[in-house]
Formats: sequence, structure tokens, C-alpha cells
Amino acid sequence: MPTASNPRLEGRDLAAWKGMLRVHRELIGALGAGLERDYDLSLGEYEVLLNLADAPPDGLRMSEIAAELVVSRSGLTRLVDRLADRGFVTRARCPSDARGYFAQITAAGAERFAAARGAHLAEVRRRFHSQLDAGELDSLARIWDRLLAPAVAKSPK
Amino acid sequence: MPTASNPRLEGRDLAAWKGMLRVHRELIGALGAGLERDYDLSLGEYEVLLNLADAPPDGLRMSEIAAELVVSRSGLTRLVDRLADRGFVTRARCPSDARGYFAQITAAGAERFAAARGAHLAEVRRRFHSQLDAGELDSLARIWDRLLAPAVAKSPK
DNA sequence: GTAGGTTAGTTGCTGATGCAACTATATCAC
DNA sequence: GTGATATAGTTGCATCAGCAACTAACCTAC
Repeated sequence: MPTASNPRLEGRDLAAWKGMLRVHRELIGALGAGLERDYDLSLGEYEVLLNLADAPPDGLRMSEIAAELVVSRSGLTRLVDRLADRGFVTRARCPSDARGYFAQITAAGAERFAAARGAHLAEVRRRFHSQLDAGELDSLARIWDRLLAPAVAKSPK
Repeated sequence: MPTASNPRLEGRDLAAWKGMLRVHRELIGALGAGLERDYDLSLGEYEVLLNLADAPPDGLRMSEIAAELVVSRSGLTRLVDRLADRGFVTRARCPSDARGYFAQITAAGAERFAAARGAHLAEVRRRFHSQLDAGELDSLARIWDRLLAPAVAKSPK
């Protein structure tokens, strides 16, 4: 029972929190390493390609992708730079807003992504989904939903 | 229903997985920013101090801390370097193994950590625990436990 | 139509992280 | 004991990410 003088996390509170940090790091580490090793893609690059592969043919605005990946705009600029240098995406000016760009996946990008997707998702399923039952997956979905809902309820400044 | 030709994640599988990635990034981002802003500690530095504050007086071996934080040994070396430069930890040779060091928290480190802990945990509770009920926290604890158990069952080489 | 403020995206810079290589020590086989 | 191998920790290097500052374009008020 936490108090002002003993704010420590304990028992299930501790396990629920610390477990997420640990599981996330281990899974991300392992999945990223596999993707890098077998397909020469970082997890960030994979996620950009994933979003673009499912996007309308015009592609997606830079900011949309940044928001989806939860990375800074500058981070996304360089992520897309790297993908563009390798010929996996291209940028197209946005006709309705001259400040903006669409990022679009290229044939080469789609091909690389298609190659990586199967193995990556198999690994995600092996390490994550296959360890859990349907009820647990439902719980998780509900929990994430709950935690994301108040995402805008920022800390009091 | 995923198949070899359609490996896509859908429905609750997608929500359970993607939600973790998103929640983790948002929480870590917000919590790290708060800690940095108010106490000039990165999350990694906070976690090192947390582990040392709860450790026996001799401190902890570098490798133990690295394993606990799930960071590389080189990453931990520099994390401890930074904390040592600021006077928050010291290194002591390990008497029983001349290759090793103990990292120990100093009075200044303990003081800084004590100052940060309350606010940080309040924020963790506000953003995480307080959004969930007891059953959900139990579910999470069980889920992380399940996912960490086979941590050593590495991908087939 | 123009001034003020806002938004999209990029760039300079700095800090953090991991891998691979290295040093020093420990351990095991014999 | 001695040589081969493994482990603890650090360092060089390259990569990656964010913040703050910048440019260009948009938008609103008047």
C-alpha cells in the first residue's frame, strides 16, 4: 500500500509495470535484430514500409507517418531519407499543400517489405501471440485501448 | 485467419501487439521527459539508481545491472560513467574477481533518487495503474510472466 | 493584400546505444 | 602448472534519435 513516504511499486503493480518494460525491450531487441540480419531493415524502416504498403497509392504525409510511428518529425525525415536513398520510397509534393510531401513506397520497397513481412510476423507470433490465449489477447487489447484513450490528458503543466 | 500468403495481423491480435508498442513509446516518452525536466535524470539513469538503492551496500556488479536493465554492457559502462561523473555512483573493485566492479550509489545519488522517485512513481500510477483495475493488473502480470518465461527459448539459428 | 501567427518539413547539433575489438583476469583440460 | 577458452568490463566507431532553429507555405483578420 503505497504512501507518500513509501511510493514503491510492489506485488502485482510492480509486475504489471516492470514486465511491460522488460518484455518490450526483449521483444524489440530480438525482432529488430532478426529483421536487420535477414532483411537489412531496422524496425523503424519496417514500420514505415508497413504503413506505406497499406496506404492509398498517393502514399502518406510525412506527419501522418510520424504520428503513427510515434517518432519525432525530424526522426521521420531521416528514416525516410534512408529508405529513399535505398530506393524503397520516394517523396512526392503534396498538390493541395505545397509545404507537404507524400512518401510513397516503390516497387523495390514493396518487394523488400513483402519478403520481410512473413518472417517478421511469424517471429512476432512465435514470441508473443503463441504464448497467450484468446482471453489474454483480449485483455491486452482492452488494456491498451484504455491506456491510449486518455493519451491527450497530459500532465498538469 | 492468417496464412502463409496472408500473414497480416488482424483484430485482437493486431490490437494486442500494436497497442503494446504504442503505449510503451508514449509512456516512456512522457515519463522520460518528466524525469529529465524535473530531476535531470534519464530513465536509464533512474533505473540504475533504483537498482542500486535497493541493493546491498556493496552495490551490484556491472553485468548484473546490465542484465536487469536489458542494455548492452557497453551501454551500461557509459551510463555508469555519466552517473559517476556527476557523483551519483562510484565503482569499487570486486575483491573476489579482479575483472569485475561493483557500482555503488553515493549519498548524493541516493538523495537525487529519493527526490525523483516519488514524482516519477506518481506519474507512472497516474498514467498506467490508475487507468486499470485489479483484474487487469493481474492479467498483465500473468501475461508478462508467460512471455518472459521462455525468454531463453531463442529463435532457431 | 498584408501582417501575424501557425504548420510541414528539414537541418545542425548533441547525446545515447550497440557491435566489434581489445585488455585483463578467471577457469577448465590435461 | 600450462595452454586454450571464456568472461568482465571498457573503448572506438558508426548509427540513430530528439530538440531547437530554420525555411517555406498556409490561414486568418482586418
